[in-house]
Amino acid sequence: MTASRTARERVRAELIREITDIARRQLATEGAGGLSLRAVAREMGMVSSAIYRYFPSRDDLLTALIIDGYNALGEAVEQGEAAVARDDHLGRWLAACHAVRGWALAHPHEYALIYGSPVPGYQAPRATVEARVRDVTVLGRIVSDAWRDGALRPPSSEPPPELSADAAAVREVMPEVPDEMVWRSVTSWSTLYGWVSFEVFGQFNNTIDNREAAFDHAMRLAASTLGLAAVSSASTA
Amino acid sequence: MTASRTARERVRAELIREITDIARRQLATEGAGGLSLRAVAREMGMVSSAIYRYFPSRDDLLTALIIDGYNALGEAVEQGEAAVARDDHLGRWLAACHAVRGWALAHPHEYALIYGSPVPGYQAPRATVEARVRDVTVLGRIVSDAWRDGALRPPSSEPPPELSADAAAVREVMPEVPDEMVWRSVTSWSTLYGWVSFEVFGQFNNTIDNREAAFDHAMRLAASTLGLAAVSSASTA
DNA sequence: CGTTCGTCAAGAGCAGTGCTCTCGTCTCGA
DNA sequence: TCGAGACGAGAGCACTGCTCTTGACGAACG
Repeated sequence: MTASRTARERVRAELIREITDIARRQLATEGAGGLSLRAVAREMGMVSSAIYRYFPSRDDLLTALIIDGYNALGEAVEQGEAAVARDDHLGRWLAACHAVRGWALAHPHEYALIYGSPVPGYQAPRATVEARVRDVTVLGRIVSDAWRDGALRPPSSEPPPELSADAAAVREVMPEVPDEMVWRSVTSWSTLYGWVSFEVFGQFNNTIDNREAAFDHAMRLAASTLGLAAVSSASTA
Repeated sequence: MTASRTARERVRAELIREITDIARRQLATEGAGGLSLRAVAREMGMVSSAIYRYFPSRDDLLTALIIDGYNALGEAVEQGEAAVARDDHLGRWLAACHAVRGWALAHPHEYALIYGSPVPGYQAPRATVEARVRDVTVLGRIVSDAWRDGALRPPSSEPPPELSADAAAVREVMPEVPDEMVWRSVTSWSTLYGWVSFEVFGQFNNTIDNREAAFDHAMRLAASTLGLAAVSSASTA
């Protein structure tokens, strides 16, 4: 009952929720540029200025949606990856990849918000940092686990030594992994998000039709960059 | 002679040029969302409605800028790649990658326009198709040449057979190359543009500092996915 | 030479936007 | 109970893309 502080605060939380819900629906249909405070207010039967009692500016509303987006994507990846046996590292990688793609295709505008071009004058506030790494945290743990289990056999290669400081920073999401595996991971993640962005942003239109199969094959190639097991798509469905 | 048809047409072409120049400058500072016809008109000392004599809508002006962007990026990649000996396939690949990255970092808003999230209601007209493939045409030719010269030795792998039709479509920019190399190429391009997008859109902020070296190493890893020579960054500068 | 017709800049105006300020009203807590 | 704060409504400012009309200029044609 500490939750039901006052009736005021409850209705306030309820209204904030309703505003973000309507805004998210508007975002899904119109895109980030079409998000209009006045339209949200209109749909709620309020006057536009009343919205400012809850969100001091349009950017603050956008920030709330971005954080929600990070969490939704992160949760989708967490759930997709959790459904695979812990020792099936390739399976976990592929599940995570398909989870990213699936969520992005289902919520293209929200994906654009968090992995596309940043909105003009908008600067992501510090509040977003914890939510924004949920997806990559999952990806990092896969690599970390696979390395611990000795499941990674990448072709030997050496990153330039001047990158060791940067590698240490990235290693935060994948402990105990050597520098070379850090860079192979970042490179694979670029492949993943690069492909998904291509697909969501329409770069594959009129070119690639069987996109799920092509994506699956590409992520198997990325897995081999990670040194993660066989690449032949024929082996597994 | 035939170019200087009438004085009217010459001043018209001149004005169109001036409008796109100012618009491009505005785009560079404000981003796509901040491009304002009225601001362009103001800077030209015209009234806003006069702009509509030359561009029927804001989207048409944007289209002109997008086509210019495609051509600028394509030209940058063409020039960067042309500076390397024809039989140095790895060098050509790396030069093309660095050209993409360099242009993108120098023109982040224009890069966002062509490889970032598509602008809300905007649909790319057919007129853009020829310009938009200039960069990937260069990348395709590198793979095509390397394959012809027997310089590609990728690990054997087999793409699922249902992708053969799609592979044929992509092969248009890289003739004579087998299906598996087509998919390895598309995957490598995803790595390239995924990384560049990460960097331009700020995903590497507060994480990776020595970005040029990291990028170079990642593109060498991508080259090894292509089956293109050695990966060790220490071997070459 | 004079007229006609197309091109052009200018201005007013419409509908929409984010955002601010003020003004009554209502509610919660001391 | 009463005062402080939260709240919704409304007017208003500056801005946007876009349309329509008006009047001036210039080139081509009779």
